[in-house]
Amino acid sequence: MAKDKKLVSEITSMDEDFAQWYTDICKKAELVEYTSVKGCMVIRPYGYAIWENIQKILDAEFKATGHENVCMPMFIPESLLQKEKDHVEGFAPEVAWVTHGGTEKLEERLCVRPTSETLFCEHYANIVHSYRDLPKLYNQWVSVVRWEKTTRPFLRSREFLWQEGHTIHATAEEAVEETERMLNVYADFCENSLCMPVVKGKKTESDKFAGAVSTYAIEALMHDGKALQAGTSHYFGDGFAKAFGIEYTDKENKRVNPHQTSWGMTTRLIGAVIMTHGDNSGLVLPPAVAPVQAVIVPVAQHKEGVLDKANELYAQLKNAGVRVKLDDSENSPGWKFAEYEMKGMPVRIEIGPRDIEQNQCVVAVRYSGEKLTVSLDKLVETVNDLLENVIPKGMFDKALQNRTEKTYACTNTDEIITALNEKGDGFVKAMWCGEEACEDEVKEKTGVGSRCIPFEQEQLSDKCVCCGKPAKHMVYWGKAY
RNA sequence: CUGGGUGUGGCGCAGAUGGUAGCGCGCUACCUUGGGGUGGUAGAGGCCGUGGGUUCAAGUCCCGUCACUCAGACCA
Repeated sequence: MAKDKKLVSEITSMDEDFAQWYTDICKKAELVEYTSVKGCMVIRPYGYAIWENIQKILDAEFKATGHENVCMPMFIPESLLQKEKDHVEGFAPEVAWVTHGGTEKLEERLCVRPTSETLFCEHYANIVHSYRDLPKLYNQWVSVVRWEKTTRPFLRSREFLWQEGHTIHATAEEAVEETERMLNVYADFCENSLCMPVVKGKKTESDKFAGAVSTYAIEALMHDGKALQAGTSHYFGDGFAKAFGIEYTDKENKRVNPHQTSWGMTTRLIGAVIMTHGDNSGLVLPPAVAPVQAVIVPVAQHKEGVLDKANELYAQLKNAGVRVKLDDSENSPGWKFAEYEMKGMPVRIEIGPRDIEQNQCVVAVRYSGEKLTVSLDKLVETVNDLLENVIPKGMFDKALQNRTEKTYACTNTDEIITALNEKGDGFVKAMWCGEEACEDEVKEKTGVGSRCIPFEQEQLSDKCVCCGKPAKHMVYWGKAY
């Protein structure tokens, strides 16, 4: 990255200070603004438009897999939250409480939902009575609140937007299948729409969701070598059903507990996009979620015919379904170039008198910095090909290459320490015996924690990286956001 | 939560030893501008995060508090 020409002076270079670079992008690309409440941010129109695109794609996928949207209340009575022991223990330290209504103290305090399992369970207990009522495949798009200590825009805020799917099934097999199906929906979305490679796997016992039988996750590697959990999918078995008294009558007229799942993705994905694709000129957005996919910058726009031609191109691209913007403001072309690079727009089209004479224009590709000269007759075709094929593939490959370069296979803890010291933070692949004590010891000695047990296993050795006893799994380890 | 740093026009900063605020960018108007933040002229805009204290006098000193930030611990 160091060789990248830095065209915008307003942001800190990512090599110099990655954390500051990240914050600069959030502010300068007009994605967020702080408020006077710690950890609560304004998601500005440009940032929110990215989220809306994420929602649009994911929601369509949820519907296509048979899910319905619902909306639960924001408040959970304390007694309801406490019904499942592990769940309340996991979340209690970070919930916000409502204690008063107006000036009256409440009989029972209410927590602001940190997640809605308990609300869904209460509801399912009311509406599920027969095997004919199953399954229920519900999802909701809401915000939740977790009183985090350390906050960062998108990555960890006290209130954040997300979707949470909650499903309930007659059999364990069906529920397990659902858990896997949704993990795959997430992984496909990340790889195809966000151009971000992910590792699919299972969380270790110590790292799973509070109250779950098993938790699955997709893990991505950011540019600075830190891991980011991009989505999770949980299998609950019938534990919640038992705690909340959800029962139905099966075909044999027996009363049984159903099996449940939940799965979620959050505005953290925007942070993932920033840290996966961004560079020293600013944000780089995948075409699928970019609010503006192509921006037209007229050059010498006061000259005869330039704006007419620019408008013509605008109309052509718009008709072809491209999210296109024409900037005919008084700012200089150079100012516009820098501005739209900062905002990560995938394609920029420059059109000036010289181009018009030759029936061509210049097309600049954000992620690679390439500039192409394109005939005006082929502009729509070229832009579509860039947005749909060339750019997504190029961005994915670039991110994958970065991840590959920062993934180290190790067979003992000294190797881990050496690899991290010499090559910087990254994913460590290493064998594990399955004991929590070793998991803790690896973290203590090397600084990397277990991220997941990937579905795609490799036999790096037959011994645990820590204790040397027979290994059960290969695990991805890393420092996490 | 622990430890460090920071809060002064919209943004970025300067304001030894206390004396009542200054610069660059941006903004407004006009002019200029052909391909990487074009150049010029004139103008508007801040009581210094917030609450208290010391003092004749506080952006400057003291205490509290809130927010931002970095490192750690924690985090479905």
